[in-house]
Amino acid sequence: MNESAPTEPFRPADEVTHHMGYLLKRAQAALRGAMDKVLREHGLTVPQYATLELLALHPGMSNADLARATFVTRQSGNVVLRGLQDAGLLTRPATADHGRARPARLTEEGHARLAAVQDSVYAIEQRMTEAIPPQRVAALLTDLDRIAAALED
Amino acid sequence: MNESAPTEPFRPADEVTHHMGYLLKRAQAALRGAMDKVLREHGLTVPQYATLELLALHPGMSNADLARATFVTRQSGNVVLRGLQDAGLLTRPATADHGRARPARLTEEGHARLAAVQDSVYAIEQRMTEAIPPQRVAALLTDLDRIAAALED
DNA sequence: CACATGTCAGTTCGACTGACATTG
DNA sequence: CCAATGTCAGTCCAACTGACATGT
Repeated sequence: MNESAPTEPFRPADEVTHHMGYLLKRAQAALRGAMDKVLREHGLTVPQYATLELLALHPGMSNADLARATFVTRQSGNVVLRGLQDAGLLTRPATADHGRARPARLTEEGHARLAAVQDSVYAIEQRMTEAIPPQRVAALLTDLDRIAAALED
Repeated sequence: MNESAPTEPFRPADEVTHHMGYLLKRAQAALRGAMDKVLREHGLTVPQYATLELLALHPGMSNADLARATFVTRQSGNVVLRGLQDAGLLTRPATADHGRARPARLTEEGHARLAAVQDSVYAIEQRMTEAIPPQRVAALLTDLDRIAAALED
């Protein structure tokens, strides 16, 4: 703003900041920023980390599976998968034995890289959980789930 | 997954889907998708809409103000601002009379475009709010605010 | 000077649509 | 045939860092 002092940065009015959409965006932006900061020290992006985490828990997921789980298109998922493949963190068979799906699996290095960042990432999750009253954590998770469900056609 | 039937798509395990980070991402992705769908019919992106909304409430915000309010860098904010300027939805004086800040203001067309999409966007907000128990709405907003605060250094 | 701002330059990653081949 | 998948091609918006000029 032109007349507000630089030391007192501009704050949007309540009409903006009390909207669910705004708060969701703000929380997500903060989470993304915190994760970016931690992950970049290990040469990973957030989508890459998410993919590693999923593959560690579910070896053999296909590109389409991963895309759905990370809420992007197959095409976008493929970009992430290629990055990880080029970095040697996962492998996929050259040919599919069953359908067209080529199951992805973490390499030794993939597991190692994931293990190297997990503590830091879990610490972020911890900071979020500790920021809200313990008795409301479960309700919050439920509500977030319902919000997502309500918006997904 | 290779062995799961196509009609029963892959679902990540609870270890993934019960994490706050995952649910936050999912809810935000769903919101983004719903807004994209509505806004694209009017030729607007989500960051563009957010900027219009802020300017309608706070005429004269500078690029730096807007960037902070939308959680991006000045440089990214500038891209959005230029898009809107090129589309004739807002104006900025060629020269700053006070500092370097050039206050942005919506044009007639900017107000009109915003008005044209507001009903649809507010309907999305409505769907989110109605998806959760009324007595927990306030707590949810508070919790989201605390999460963001906890992650912002 | 310090600091906030605007802006240019360049890069990058990931998001999209469209199209097409392949497999079951 | 149809549905799901993988992938090529192209586009695009917006995110970043780095650098620098300018104005208070």
